Amino acid sequence: MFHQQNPLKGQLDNSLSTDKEFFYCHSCGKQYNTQIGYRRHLVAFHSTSAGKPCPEDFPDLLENVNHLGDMPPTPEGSINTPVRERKYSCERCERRFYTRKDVRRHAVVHTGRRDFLCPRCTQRFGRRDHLTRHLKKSHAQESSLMSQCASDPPLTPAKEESGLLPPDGGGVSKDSLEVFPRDICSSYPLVSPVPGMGHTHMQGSLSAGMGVGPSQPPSAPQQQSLNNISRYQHGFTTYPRSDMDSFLLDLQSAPPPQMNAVNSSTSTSPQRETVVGVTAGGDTHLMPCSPTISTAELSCTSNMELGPLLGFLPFSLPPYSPHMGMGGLVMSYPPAATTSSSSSSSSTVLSGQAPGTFSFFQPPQAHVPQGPAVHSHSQLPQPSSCLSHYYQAFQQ
DNA sequence: AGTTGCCTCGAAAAGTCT
DNA sequence: AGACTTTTCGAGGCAACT
Repeated sequence: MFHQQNPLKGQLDNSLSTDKEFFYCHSCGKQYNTQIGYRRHLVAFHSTSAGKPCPEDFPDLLENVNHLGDMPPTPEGSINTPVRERKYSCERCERRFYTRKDVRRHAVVHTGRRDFLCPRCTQRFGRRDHLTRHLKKSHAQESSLMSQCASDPPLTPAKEESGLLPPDGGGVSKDSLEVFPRDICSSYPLVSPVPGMGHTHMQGSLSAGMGVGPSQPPSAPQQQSLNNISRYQHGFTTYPRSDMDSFLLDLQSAPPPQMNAVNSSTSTSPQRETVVGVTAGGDTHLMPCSPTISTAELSCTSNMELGPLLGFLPFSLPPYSPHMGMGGLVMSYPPAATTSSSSSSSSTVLSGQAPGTFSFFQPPQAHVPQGPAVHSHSQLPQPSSCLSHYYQAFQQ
C-alpha cells in the first residue's frame, strides 16, 4: 500500500491527472497507478531502464492506455490494436468480458466460493491457478526443506504412483503434484482444514475455520523439539500470523468442536465415513472408517473434499456449477444436492469412491494402518521430525 | 468451445525503517 | 507512530492444449 505522499512518485511520474498520480514507463508507454506496479514492470521488461522517469510526451498515448479496463475498446481510443468486443457480460454485475470462460471464472467473485484448499496451510482460493501460485511462492521453500528432511524413501511425485489416480491426476493440478511429492504430503498431518474451512469469513480465524479444535492450545514441549526444523522459523515462508493468533485466541474461548456434525453430514456416504477417533496420544481426530481409501487419496492432500463441511456452512451456497469446481480438488456433491449435470463432471471422483458422495479426506497419520496402501507411509519420516508447529498445533 | 495455467496489474496486508 | 518496502492475493487477459 502506498501512501499519498510518496516521494518517489514525484521522481518517477509525469502525472497527467491532477488528482491522481501515475508511474509511466518511457519504454513502452505503460502506466501504473502504483510504484510497485511500475517497478515490477521495469524489472520484468526494462531492467536497464529502471528508475528512469518517462518522458513527458507520453500523455496522449497513455491516456488511451489509461483505462481500457472495463470499457470496451473504442476504435478511436485504441492504440493500433485490433478492436475487440467484450461480448460476454456477467449476469450479476455489469462487467463484460471477452470470452465466456472469463465470465464463468468471474462468477467466483460473486459466489465467494473458494474450493481450492492449500494442503499446507489454511488458505483457500477460488481458482486453481491461485492455489498453484500460492504453493509455488509460499511453500516452495518448505518443499525443498521437506525434500531434504524426507530422504528415505526418495522423493516420488504422487503422480508416479498414479495407478490409483485418474489419468488427470485425480483432479489435482499437475503443479500441485509436482510441488507436493508424496512423502511431503504424507508427512504433514494436515489437519484437515476441512471441517471449518468453509466458514463464512474468507479471512476468518483458523479456529473458526477449522471448526475443530481442540480445546487446548498446542503442546509446547512437542513444539520445542521441532524448533530446529520448523519451517516457521526465520527464513521460511511466513504464515498468516493473524490467523494463527486468532486461532489461538479462539481456542481459549471457543466451545468444543461439533465433530459429530461432520459425521452426520457424511452419513450419506456409504463408502467413506468420518468418525471421531482418538489417537494413541489422546488426540481427537476425524478418522475415515472405510478401508476403501486409496493410497492416492492418502498421498495427496489436495484431494481433500469439502462436501461435509459445506453442509453446515452458515451461508447457503449457490447451486453447484460444474465450471466453478471444475477439476477441482475438493468438492464432491451428493446426487441429491446436484443438478443432473454436475454429478459426473463437476467434481473429482476419486478412485474407489462412489461418485456423488460426500467424502472427507483425512491426513494419513490419523489412520490406523490399513494394509499395503499404508506401507509406504510407515517408511516416511515421522511427523515428529518434520512437522511444523503450525500443523502440530492443529493436530492437538 | 472448454480447460488449464501463466502473466500482469492493482490492492491490501505485513514487515521494516526512521 | 508514521513512512516506506515487501509480500501476497484477487482478478482479468490470453495462449496452449484438448
